[in-house]
Amino acid sequence: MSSDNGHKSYQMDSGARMNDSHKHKDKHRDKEHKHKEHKKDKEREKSKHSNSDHRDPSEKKHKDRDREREKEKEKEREREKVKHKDDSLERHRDKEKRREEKMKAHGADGKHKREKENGFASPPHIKSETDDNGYYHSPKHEKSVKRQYEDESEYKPKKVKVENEKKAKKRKHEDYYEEEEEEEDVKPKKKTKDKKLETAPGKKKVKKEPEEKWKWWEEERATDGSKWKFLEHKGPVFAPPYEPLPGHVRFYYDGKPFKLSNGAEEVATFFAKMLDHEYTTKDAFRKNFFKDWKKEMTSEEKAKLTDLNKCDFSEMNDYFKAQSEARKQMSKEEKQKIKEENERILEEYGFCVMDNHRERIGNFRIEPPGLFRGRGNHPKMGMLKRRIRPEDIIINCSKDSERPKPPAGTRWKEVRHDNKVTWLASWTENIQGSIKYIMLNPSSRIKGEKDWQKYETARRLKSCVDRIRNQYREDWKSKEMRIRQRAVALYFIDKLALRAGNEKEEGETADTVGCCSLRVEHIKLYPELDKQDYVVEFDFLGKDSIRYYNKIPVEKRVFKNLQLFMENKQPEDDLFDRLNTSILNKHLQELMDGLTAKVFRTYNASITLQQQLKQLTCSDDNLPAKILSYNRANRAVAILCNHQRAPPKTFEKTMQNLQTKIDEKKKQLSSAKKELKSAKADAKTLHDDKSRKAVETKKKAVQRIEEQLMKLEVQATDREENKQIALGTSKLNYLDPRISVAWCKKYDIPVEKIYNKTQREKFAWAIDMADEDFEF
DNA sequence: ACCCACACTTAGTAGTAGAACT
DNA sequence: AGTTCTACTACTAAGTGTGGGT
Repeated sequence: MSSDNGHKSYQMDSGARMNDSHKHKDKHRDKEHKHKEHKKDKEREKSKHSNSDHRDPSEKKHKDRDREREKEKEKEREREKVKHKDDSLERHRDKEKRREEKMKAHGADGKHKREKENGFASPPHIKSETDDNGYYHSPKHEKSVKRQYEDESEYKPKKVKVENEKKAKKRKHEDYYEEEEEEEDVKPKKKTKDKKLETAPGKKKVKKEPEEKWKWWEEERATDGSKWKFLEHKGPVFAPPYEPLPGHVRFYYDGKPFKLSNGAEEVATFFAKMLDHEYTTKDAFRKNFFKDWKKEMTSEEKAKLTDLNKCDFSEMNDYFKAQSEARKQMSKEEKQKIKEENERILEEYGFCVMDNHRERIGNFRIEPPGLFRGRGNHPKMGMLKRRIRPEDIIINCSKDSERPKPPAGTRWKEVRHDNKVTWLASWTENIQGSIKYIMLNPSSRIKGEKDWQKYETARRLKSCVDRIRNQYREDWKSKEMRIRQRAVALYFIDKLALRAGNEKEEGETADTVGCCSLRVEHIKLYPELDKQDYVVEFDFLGKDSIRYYNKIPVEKRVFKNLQLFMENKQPEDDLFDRLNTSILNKHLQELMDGLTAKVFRTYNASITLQQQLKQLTCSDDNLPAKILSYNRANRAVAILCNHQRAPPKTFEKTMQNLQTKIDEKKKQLSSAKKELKSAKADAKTLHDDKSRKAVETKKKAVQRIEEQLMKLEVQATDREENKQIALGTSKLNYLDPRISVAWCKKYDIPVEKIYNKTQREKFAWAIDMADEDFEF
């Protein structure tokens, strides 16, 4: 069962481990005591044994896809180049930046301008802290910080919103209209407009995106913990009901056709659709599937169908393939029709009205039933994910809104009005028992504010990261084991951008770890390796069962501490047995308001981007070269954060095609050059205008071709370097978009080159507010 | 101190719409 | 005009972190 995520060894280990897993915890406890008592002695001793290899040396044969192997190398190389440099640089610069940053925060960034633009001289009073500066604090604590802002003098009256709320009901969709015209001046006009709109008959729903987007970032944020005041929506879209198979498509049991009841047939089709996937051959998958399938069978079926291996779904599988083929072959008109229908649904269900604005919903369709496929070696793979009915759904909306109607003949599980949360609907999923939500799109105010806030927190970390680093270095020497562990873990989180590593329930999910949950088996210590001292080799499966493999030299103290932590432990014991994420986060909270482990990832990612951009961009480069630099900077971050992807299936081919094009271009270039030469010769002999002109033309042609060639080559490089690195995740979640926007502005690069449409929508706030001087 | 429920962010990928190519 | 290629988007799993209860 493992092949997908590679790592046989891991899986076996974990399997073996599972049985006595709980014991470990107890063991740990015992150990902890010991550790405490002996720690001093140990410190002395520890230096002796460095790597206590309890592990089977073969362990690291990862059968991972080559991706990983290649990746490792690449990663190592890159890391060396990028990361380490960064580290040192970073630290120096941080100090300076810290100062600068403060200043900046106070007004250099354009936010202020904006605010002014909308023309509100605001009443200085109230919450001065409201962020004019566009700076958010988490409601709880950040006030002090943010408060530094000078311009409390202007901000907008928030009441506007409030007052509009009532109208909102009526108006609902009209809100966006107004925005088109008015955009910046928010409030006053609204009223007038509203009126107009109201009188206007009927549907104004024209599908638009408001040309003028609402600039929520110029408005004040609620401070009372409420996420909205008004919320109205149409409820989710349910999965289409099951359509029984046509009579000629049969299921066979033990070689003979077998007519399945409707319920059993539906579940069978889920399996049939996946036949091509390797995981349908895995034991766990088959076992889980069969067990759940039986639950849907009638008693006769249950009695007869006793062996999954005798089940033949191939005819069903063929049928579905044919269907999808047919779908592809549909005529234009048919496709058009479907498209229109989808748009209609989107218009109707894809938006909600939240506080006077029509906002896009992220996922308004309920997840259809099917077979669960977790990532990596998931113990629950193959289980039936059941169909969600209206009776399972909790609706959240405001009291004064028109509540969504459940489909005819059904009812919601509950309708509540909780404005302390952002979701519109939720249900409990049956595989893990977790709650799923329907929430807004990233372009929405509610997501955007949070995102912005996240980066502000990371920027605050920037200003105290030196202090924190000094502190954890000190803590490496602590007398207390728990403090040392905390300090070493934090060092990893900071230096390597590891995730926090919450504990997980064993047997419920794939066996993956983060920093705090690392086990002894996940690291190896080398007092010396490849000429470097104190090297730690990490090898573990992280989120999504993506392998993290890295060898890095660490400081001697860290190394010694690790030896200490590993003493007397089994491979499957926790490395940091006296630490967990809540202890760590509690500590971080004391170091800085709002600081948690994940902030380090955000901070290190963003600061790395900023540095790399500075370092790699040449103002003389042409556009493609600059973009290559950007992508490289982005790549440095993706490598740091270990964002991988499976190499695209067509990768080789694509590269080949590109190469062909390059070769052609080269030929073209040389012949163009030849022509130029002869044209020059002609011009020399002839001395006439015509030949001179010809020379000019040829010259231009050569230039053009050179440029094209260059562009192709850059593209090829970029692609090659990106083979198994995913840039999207960091771009979307870790890199302060203002850094990118500032870079674009500085080098006069259209943002479209960096962000596609969706991304521009998500980062509208940053695009609007960052100027070229923005400094993270 | 721990546990659990909950809310929300972060993650990779399958499938497809539409661009690019022939 | 059909085919191929690619960039997106939709989807949903898998994390993080908080807070309340015991």
